[in-house]
Amino acid sequence: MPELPEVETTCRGIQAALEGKIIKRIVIRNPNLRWPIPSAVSKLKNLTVQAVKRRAKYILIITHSGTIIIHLGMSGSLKLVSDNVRAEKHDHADFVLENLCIRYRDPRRFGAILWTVNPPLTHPLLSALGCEPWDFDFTAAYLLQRAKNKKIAVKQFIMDQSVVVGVGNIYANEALFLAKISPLRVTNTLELKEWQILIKTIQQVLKKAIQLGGTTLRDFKAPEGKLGYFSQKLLVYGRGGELCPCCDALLESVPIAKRSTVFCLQCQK
DNA sequence: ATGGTCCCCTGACCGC
DNA sequence: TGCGGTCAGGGGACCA
Repeated sequence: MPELPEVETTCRGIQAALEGKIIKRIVIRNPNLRWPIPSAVSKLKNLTVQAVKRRAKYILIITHSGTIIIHLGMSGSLKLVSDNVRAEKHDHADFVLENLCIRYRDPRRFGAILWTVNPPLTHPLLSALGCEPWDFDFTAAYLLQRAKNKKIAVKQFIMDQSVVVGVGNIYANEALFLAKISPLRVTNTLELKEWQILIKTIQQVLKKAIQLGGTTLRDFKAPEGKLGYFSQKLLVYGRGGELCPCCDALLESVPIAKRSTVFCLQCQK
């Protein structure tokens, strides 16, 4: 499912095709995503795209008259296709350009396509988001401060998008493993030094995933239609019961907040 | 305010 | 081969 690296990969993939170009029209085949696609979207015509940006897991297509906000949910993807390619099942929307369209596909329909004429970062979905993983203010001191009154598991904490954006379940598992911190640790027990390490491993795992083009999980495809291949590099996620890559212990698999969590009891304290 | 649970949806997978 | 059950998962909504 798309996490930040997949969204970043998608963003980069459509950027060149969109920036400075005109979206002639938007075809909506099925508006029933997580929220209904606003009817205003299908009425938009000839939008000049100024920029394509990412904020957290949202893709922002900024035009002269407003911003299209796209979230890929769990199974969403954007692909470049030539405009005569027939839409298949789950291809819910097309952003039609000259000779080309950007096709939104989302089998599970957890994603969203929204429209705002206000500055996009003031949108209710975006306004309360936390740091980007590479922000200067994403520091150990910041995490310590945010964590000091919290008693949830550290894994939940780093997946909280109001703390830091873009760390979904897969990368939370991976980053905690690399940091040698147990996902079960109660948030307010982590020390400054541990937050420092965790910041580094979060950045490391996300950066690597972006370089590799995003994790392939079931139905994820990069915009060009290529499969990402980070999944083969995952150290713990999806490997419950297998051997720890670092020691001879078996990897534990327990749910935390209903999310599958894999870790090594021996390596992660 | 904080934390816990539910739910949206479909495809993959598993056991019979 | 077919079928039913279970699971996964982002994140808003809702409740204690």
